Amino acid sequence: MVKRPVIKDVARKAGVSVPTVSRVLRDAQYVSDEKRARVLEAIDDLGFRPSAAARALVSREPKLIAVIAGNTSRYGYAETIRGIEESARAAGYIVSITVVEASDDQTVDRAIKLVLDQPLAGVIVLKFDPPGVAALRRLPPSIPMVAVSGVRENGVPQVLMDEADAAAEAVLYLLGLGHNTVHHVRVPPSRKEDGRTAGWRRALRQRGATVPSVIDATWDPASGRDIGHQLASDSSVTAVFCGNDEIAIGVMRGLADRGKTVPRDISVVGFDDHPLAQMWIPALTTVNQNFHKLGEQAYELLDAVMSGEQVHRHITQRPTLVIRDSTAPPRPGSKPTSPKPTTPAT
Amino acid sequence: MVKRPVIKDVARKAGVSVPTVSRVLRDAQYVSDEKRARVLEAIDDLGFRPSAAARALVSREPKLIAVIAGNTSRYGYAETIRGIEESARAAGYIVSITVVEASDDQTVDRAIKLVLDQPLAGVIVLKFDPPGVAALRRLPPSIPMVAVSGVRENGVPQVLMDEADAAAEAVLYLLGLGHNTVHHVRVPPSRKEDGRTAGWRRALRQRGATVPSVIDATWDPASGRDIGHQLASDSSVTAVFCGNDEIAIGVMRGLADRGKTVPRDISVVGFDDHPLAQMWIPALTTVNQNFHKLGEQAYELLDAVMSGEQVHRHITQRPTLVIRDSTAPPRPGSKPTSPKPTTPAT
DNA sequence: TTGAAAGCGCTAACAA
DNA sequence: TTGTTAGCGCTTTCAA
Repeated sequence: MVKRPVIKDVARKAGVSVPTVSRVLRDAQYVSDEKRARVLEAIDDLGFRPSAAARALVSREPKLIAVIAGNTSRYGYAETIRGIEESARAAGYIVSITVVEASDDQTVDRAIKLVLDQPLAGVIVLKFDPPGVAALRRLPPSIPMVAVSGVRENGVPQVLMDEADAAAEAVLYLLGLGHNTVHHVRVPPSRKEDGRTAGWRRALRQRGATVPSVIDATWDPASGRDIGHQLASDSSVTAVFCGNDEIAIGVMRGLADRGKTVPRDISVVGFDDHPLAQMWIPALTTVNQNFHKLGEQAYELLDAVMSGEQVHRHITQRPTLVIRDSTAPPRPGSKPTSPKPTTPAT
Repeated sequence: MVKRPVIKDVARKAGVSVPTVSRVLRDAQYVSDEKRARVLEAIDDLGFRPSAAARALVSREPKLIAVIAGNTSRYGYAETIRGIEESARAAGYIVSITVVEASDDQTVDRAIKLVLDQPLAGVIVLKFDPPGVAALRRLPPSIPMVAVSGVRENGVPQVLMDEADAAAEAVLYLLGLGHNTVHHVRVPPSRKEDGRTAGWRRALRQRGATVPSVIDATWDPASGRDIGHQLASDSSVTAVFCGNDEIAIGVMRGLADRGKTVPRDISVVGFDDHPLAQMWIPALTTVNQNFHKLGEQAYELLDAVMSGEQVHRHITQRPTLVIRDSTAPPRPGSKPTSPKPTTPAT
């Protein structure tokens, strides 16, 4: 490996002093055209690129924003990250992504150490899940930081998606259609109870409806399908509220596998408004969340924190219910709900 | 803003020299337990964190890998990035993501400048689209770099998904089912002709089938739906090969809107094997691409380049056709397309 | 308009 | 085991 040229090499080759090269680099004034030309030529010949590390050291602000998340490729995460990256790039920052795969101390600390070893301007933690929550706990408070989340929490400045309210709205809508209760399939929650589940429960209680036990799915749509299979054989199920659209689609598929028709036999509601939700047949009723905007807001908040403002602000976004074709009143013939008189179907 | 503490402050507070603090920081040997304890305490009191910039400068080993891409949140991109991040993190690197939104010089250069201003260990360019291709062109050759792509190209070490072959296989499969020709809806191509389109064309020619004109979609599934509407009214269409699964799903939806049944009336094939492809009704026949592995391989290749090996290697991955329920022989009643008076199979 | 000199915050080499 | 002395590659005074 050839040693890469440094500013001194350029200076020597161009026959000028090091500061002069530096001036050309930052296209400052006060350099004669002739010297500038010589320097530029030398830079070109040598293929010189200034050392970012040295520049960062010399009192220039770091231009790196780190995003820490439990996941990067699922719809909501990916879109939030896109929003962050877009805003950050416009402001001259680049963004790094670090995944925290689990919430045990070792995994979390290892990931965090990696991040902190970089020259950081700030950190955005996506705490939609347990690893995110754990990461937030272990980050040193000295560094500018904001959280993005579905549940309000004190401590850090935060951009909040008010999932609970929106979930409650969706459930109330279903109840209003005439369903006696609404079953709930949740995705891995950020803590004991996340916003979607909390909103679901609240709405049910508020109306005095039975609260069926929660059914757990993974992030994989296929797990929704399996759950759909089970639900199809439980005659007390007339409406299902799912933790996200991908799971909802899996559930609909599972229901169809067992001969159930959505929404005639069973209504299904998702969460997120995934781009494919409206392509599905029937188009999925869901809760639209503007993740992209969430990301933009997270950047804005971080920007405020980085400028040294004492921000205790919480930006809250309210997702909106989008009614499409996967929901309808229960079938006249369908059984009223009593806790569990399950007649095995088929 | 309070000045953040530096190593000198810690040394003073602990009553030791600067290098001793440095030793504790890098948990080296040769520090007495007593001094170590004092240093640790001072670090804690002051909330000291070593400057990553200074470390990078002196130890000369940047730990940042930059990914440059035209997009981050679409399925293939997001999964590839996930693969890269996972491998990189395991090796102690963190990865940054920079989106190049368009392929004009100004946009590309602005994004690239941002990236190069960081202390970089290497760069991975996702050149699935024109911005990616443009970015690759404008990156200085001095920096360790690999490309990830769907079309072979010389110059940079590259991880290749052999899309053309796989696309041809899918089209030949459709032809073998008895379709006279296969229409093609493509996603924004990486260049004049990308691998999927090239493979489609090749297969059609190889069998002497008519080559219909290409239909262009955007990345948005809704554009597929619009196209589905058009296709439904063209009686020569019996099979459609789509540039990706999201578009294929949109197309199926559009077809259904117009009363067409898949696969009875029209067969549809996608590309990627998106997690939702198999949830669809009918489950989508598609081409499985292991994007996550692609990302892992990209990191491995970059690692080799960073170690100074003169790599000219191209890693090639062959996607595989996954036959599901969205494809079938053409309907007996469907019109034959001129050049080939084929006997419709049943 | 230019160059000499002085660091940025840290690690590495060397003595003690 | 510890401290002193030199830088890393660049930008920033400050004089000339």
